[in-house]
Amino acid sequence: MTTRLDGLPGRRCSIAGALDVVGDRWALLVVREVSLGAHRFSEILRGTGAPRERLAARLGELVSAGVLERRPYSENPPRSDYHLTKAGRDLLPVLQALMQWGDRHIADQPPVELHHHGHRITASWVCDVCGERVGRGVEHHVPERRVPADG
Amino acid sequence: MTTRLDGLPGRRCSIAGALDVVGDRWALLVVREVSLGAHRFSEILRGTGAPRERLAARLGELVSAGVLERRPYSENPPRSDYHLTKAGRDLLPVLQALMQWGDRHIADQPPVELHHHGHRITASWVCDVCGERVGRGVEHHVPERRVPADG
DNA sequence: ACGAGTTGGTTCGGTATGCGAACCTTGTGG
DNA sequence: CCACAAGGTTCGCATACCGAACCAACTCGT
Repeated sequence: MTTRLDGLPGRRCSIAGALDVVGDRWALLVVREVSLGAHRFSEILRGTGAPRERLAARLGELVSAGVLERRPYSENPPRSDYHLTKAGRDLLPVLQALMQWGDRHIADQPPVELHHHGHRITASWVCDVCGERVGRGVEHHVPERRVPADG
Repeated sequence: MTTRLDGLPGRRCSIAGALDVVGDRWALLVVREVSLGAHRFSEILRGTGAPRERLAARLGELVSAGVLERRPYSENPPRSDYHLTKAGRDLLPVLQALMQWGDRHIADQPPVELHHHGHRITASWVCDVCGERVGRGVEHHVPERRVPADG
């Protein structure tokens, strides 16, 4: 399974591996749409604004990558819809992080909001080990490669 | 500032806005490299594996977008290095979320690790309001647009 | 002083990828 | 019988991307 990282340029890193799967123009928007309840091709098409052929190709790749699952719901005519797998659902924190960044640095009013328990989520990244908020005070540890000296 | 969201296809959304800025093949890898201490052009080049011309263009765009800051450190020859702005530092949670996803679904051993307080970070997204972990139980609330019915 | 090497890029030509528009197949409604 | 919708595929063009070469300014070795 580590083979996904082979063949990528640059530092060997699971960020690069993740971006290789979902780092293109449409993949994360597709995940957003499906997570919002858009399961049919035409709904995802409208929601993302992607070109039809691009979307068809990307849906196939996301299914191959195990992010989406394709479920036929009609034989004649052949029709399927798309659902998130476990891996797809695990992308929600990425979307939330991107959304929070976009809210802060791109838009002045967030057009899509995430809620639970009746209130809007404003979330932080918290370390499972010590319970502390992560963000500042993080040292990056690179096992067996040079870290360029800070100029 | 909300103008960044205009002109984008699909649902008006700060995720799309964020992806419009950092959603290409190299941007987030550049942020990763700079956050790891690679500030010079050639260091970022090595770390990302991007083609030179692509990298030059992307660095310029990230500077324009306010994610990076370019600091001249020599007049003759003209030389600059690159540093994260506040907005750039605010992308670290996105990188952490991507890394965690990549660790779980792409690589079997993470080649780059984030540490603080001497232990490896395995973090969760926690709601600031109620302190609960986010992921399941999230309702998506879309203010003034149709939510496609769940099939 | 002279050539090789480093840094931080730009230019060039070919290829891959993305794009909008048109088309296709199966089924439904009038 | 015709129009229309869903879920794509095919086509031709435009852009983006890529590796390699080039370049200007300086430094280092001799």
